[in-house]
Amino acid sequence: MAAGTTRDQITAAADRLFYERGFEATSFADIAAAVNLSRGNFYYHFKSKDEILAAVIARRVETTRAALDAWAAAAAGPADGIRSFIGMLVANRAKIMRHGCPVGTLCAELAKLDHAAQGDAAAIFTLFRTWLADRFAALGHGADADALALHALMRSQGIAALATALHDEAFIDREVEALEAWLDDLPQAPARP
Amino acid sequence: MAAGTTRDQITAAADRLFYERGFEATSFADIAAAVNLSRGNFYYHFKSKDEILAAVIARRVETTRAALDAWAAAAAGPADGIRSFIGMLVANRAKIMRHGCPVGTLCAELAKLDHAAQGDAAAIFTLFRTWLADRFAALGHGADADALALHALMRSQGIAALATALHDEAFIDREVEALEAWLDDLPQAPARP
DNA sequence: ACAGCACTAGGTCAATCGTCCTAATCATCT
DNA sequence: AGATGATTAGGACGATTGACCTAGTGCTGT
Repeated sequence: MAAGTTRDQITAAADRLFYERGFEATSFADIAAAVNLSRGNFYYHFKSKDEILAAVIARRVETTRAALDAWAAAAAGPADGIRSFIGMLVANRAKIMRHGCPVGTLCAELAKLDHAAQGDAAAIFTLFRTWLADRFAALGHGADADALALHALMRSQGIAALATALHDEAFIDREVEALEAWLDDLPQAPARP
Repeated sequence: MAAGTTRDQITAAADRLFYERGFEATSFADIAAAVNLSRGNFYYHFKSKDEILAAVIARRVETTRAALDAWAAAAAGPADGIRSFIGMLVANRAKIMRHGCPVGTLCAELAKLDHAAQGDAAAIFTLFRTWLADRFAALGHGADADALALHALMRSQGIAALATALHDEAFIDREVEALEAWLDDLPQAPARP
């Protein structure tokens, strides 16, 4: 129906279903139904389910990189970029309350399955981590930049996890506000020349 | 092998396996092997897998309540009790790095499965929430007690989630320290008489 | 018109899933 | 010893899983 090759359509559908239902709970039949394909010939495009997972992770890496680039381009400054990251929680709150954070829940599932791709999934976190750390460094927190990045990442994960369990929209708003306040109230460091 | 009725042994084994591998990924055969029972006669003790899940959740509610009572009894004051909660992250960090938080990951999985028991699982969070809120209230934060409780809960979830993905023990230590500092540096409110 | 290739439908395969049943075993009490 | 009820072993069930295969369809350039 949409544009893109069949392989891309399969990857996109699998991406959505892995997020909404989980990796193991999504079967070939589910993906096939989503793209109106017979389940049998998936092996022409992917020779195993793990290969579909790898394609989905690669797709998410790409999507994440694109989002980070767009935020960086649109941001008035480093702090504004970080605020775009935080804003993700508000923009996607409906989905987050139902299915959690796509990255966090996938990493958690793959960790339980002891899956070989768990490191690849965690690499998406690294994308956010270094991107955030760059911005904290630009704000003058060179020594703490990585720790601050992980702190922001950790709070976004906590907000998503608890929002999924509690189904509480006001909780998200309150904690997002607190996270923005934390960013604004960071002990000032000497700005870069 | 251990004490307790067969039903309790099954529940305990399922509890451990649901935590380590996940609910859906754990089969009757897995549980049967763990308690040295034939898989067939589970239906004498539980008439469905959902019933085992309900028993596991009830067991975790019980365990949680007992832990909270113990912490309350051992604590020198409200703040000391909250510190026991935070200490859980350090005490269980090895397991957390491999399987995440038992409550958070179960809630996330049940949310994706759209399982009827997701509310029951989330009730364990409520146990922590009200217990923490009581202590924040005793510290004089009557109006914000619930919000503070959720904030502490959210950070514990974020730490667990990211620790699972990153497998970084130093990260846990650093964030636990930051969480304790947050607790100590809370704006002082007038103490209760 | 024809050959060649990209792609698909539909079915088979063994394995495993949760569920269910029955015959045997165990412990306890009369 | 014999009867009774609780507990278990072991298998069978239909459905579904990921994996695999082959016979095709439809488009391409010649």
